[in-house]
Amino acid sequence: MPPPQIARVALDVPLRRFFDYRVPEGGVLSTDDIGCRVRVPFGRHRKIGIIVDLAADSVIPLAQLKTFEVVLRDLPPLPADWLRLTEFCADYYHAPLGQVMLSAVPAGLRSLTPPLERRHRPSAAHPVVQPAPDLTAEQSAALAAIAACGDGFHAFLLHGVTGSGKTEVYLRLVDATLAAGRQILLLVPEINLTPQLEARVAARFPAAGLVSLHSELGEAARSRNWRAALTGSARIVLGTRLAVFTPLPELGLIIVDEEHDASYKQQDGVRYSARDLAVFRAHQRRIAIVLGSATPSFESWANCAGGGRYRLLSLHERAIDGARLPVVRRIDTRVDKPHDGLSSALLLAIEQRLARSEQSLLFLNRRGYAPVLACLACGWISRCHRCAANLVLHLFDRCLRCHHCGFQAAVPKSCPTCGNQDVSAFGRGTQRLEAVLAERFPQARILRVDRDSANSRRQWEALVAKIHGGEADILVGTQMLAKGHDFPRLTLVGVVAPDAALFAADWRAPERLFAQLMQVAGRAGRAERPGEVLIQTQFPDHPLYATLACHDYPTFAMTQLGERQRAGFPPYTHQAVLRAEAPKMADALNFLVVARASPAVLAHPEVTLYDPVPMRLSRRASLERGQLLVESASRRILQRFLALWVSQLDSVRLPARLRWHLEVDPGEF
DNA sequence: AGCACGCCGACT
DNA sequence: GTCGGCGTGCTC
Repeated sequence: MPPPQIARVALDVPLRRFFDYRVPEGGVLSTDDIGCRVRVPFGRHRKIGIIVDLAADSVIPLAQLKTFEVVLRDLPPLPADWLRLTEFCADYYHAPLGQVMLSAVPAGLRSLTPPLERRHRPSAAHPVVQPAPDLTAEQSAALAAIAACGDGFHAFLLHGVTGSGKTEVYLRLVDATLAAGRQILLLVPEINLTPQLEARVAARFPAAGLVSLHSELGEAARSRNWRAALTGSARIVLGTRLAVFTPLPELGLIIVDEEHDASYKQQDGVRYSARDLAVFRAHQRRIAIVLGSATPSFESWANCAGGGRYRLLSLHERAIDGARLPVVRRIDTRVDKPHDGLSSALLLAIEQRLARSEQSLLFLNRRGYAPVLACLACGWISRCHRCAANLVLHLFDRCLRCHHCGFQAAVPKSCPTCGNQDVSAFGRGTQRLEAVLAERFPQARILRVDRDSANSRRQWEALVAKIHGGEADILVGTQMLAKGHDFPRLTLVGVVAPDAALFAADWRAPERLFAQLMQVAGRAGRAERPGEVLIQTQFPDHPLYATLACHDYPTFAMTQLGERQRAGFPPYTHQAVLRAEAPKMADALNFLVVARASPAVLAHPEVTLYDPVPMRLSRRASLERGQLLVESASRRILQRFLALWVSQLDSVRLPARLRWHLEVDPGEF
């Protein structure tokens, strides 16, 4: 007599356990069903889960087990390596496995009422295969180095400045992988550039059934593309961080473009790093992974150091014929004092561009008109009631807006506390810079590009079309404009006010500033028109600007990594952060104090726990937030500690409306 | 996380 | 007298 069969099911609930179900009358389960979705009764509702195992018995008395309704076999079962990937993710980030698994599946495939998937109709029109351009010597060398490594797990860090042709290296690798009959996963940051790259890859490999996976895709399309990857009909998957979980039975290559980009890190729910999971995945599948960037993360850079896990490949020169790196000049604003934020040198440079019908880009990473409105008579400033932050003045729609919780209010005509008429705007954002430029250059066509002016994909594309069509002379933008778009007439980049990041409390700020400036500098100049970058700074001799001026990322990275090593910062130590939020700060901090006194802490003297402190943005959307930093020189020991700690925290009684979560490798980008 | 049950304040 | 607040406990 065969043993009674029980299906062990992962469900989307924040509980660190599976749920056992009996096989319905007359039903049969086989190991082939592991990885299948299953519909089960749960509480007073029904849910879609994933069968992770079969069992002969359960810790729950058999009579108490419910019976599952139906195994969904419309999809091939999720492969074993996919289950292992989600398991690794759950272990490493200490998240409930059921939540990881179900959140890795498109909503349409875990819905009780799935959306109608229409068949994908490839358009009969772009069958003209785009020919491959010739390779530069550096590109060939990089490809040869990768090819020489042969099969198996190999991680490469492809360091190449903007325009050095990283993409062409990717495409050649894709080509070789397709020829070997394997699938490719190509990850890109969450930016408006995905369609461009998608078009380029599709034009090059029209027969590869390229599919994309990103959050802007509708549910039905997402399910359809995911299904195509799982069944193998799609040979190339191009997507943002969520695509790292795409099941790819014949995966042969992973590429992570702009690997330093912060958008690879999931910021809520399960806080994973898609880049790090991609490396795990390549290791698991014993395949090659290529991480590409002009300004690699320090974690990756350090991984290339002697005997490290990654191999460094460099592209130093721009691949486009004759193109040179832009000239970077620092404007000492102690000498050339800016008026309304603009130094005379920058104004002159803009004038020259206007005279030559070339475009200028002014980079200011602060949207709005001014960061705060204040009353000079009584000292009132525009603060958000719900957050520990100021309300930003937006003049074009005359409102005060909180950039953290979305609160907005009309601009008061007079001071709300003393009635004084003289309330004034302090500081400068993109809107104000736009207004100043309009006054200074009345003949120029000025275009502002930030999250307010390019909120939707449609708005963004309209702005890009205007810029390409030469309908703009001066662009004012936040980092939105910094990323990867080629504007052939753009020859000047002005960096308006970057200094704050040099001395920010966040010790990772310099790294981000360097990457941002490198990226925005890459917008300037093309083959026949050399570019120029002007940086307005009070600290022209600061090493960050000095290394940037010679496009010398390696020196910058070496210096910064040296400092971090001496200070005992990541990547030379490993961190996790426990965060708690509650209506009252005392509750949030008290939970962290209790957590700090947990037995797991005593059992792990090699792990350092700092004091619970309010977060830098201590209140957001009416919730007070505190955090507790945990650190260890050993990743293994840290992980062992976290596993025990989290299991103990799970049984802590929580006061009303207190939420906590753990973040492993916090903000490591 | 949902969603029940369960015990104390302001309303028809 | 009830509607409803959220405290507590459970989900195979």
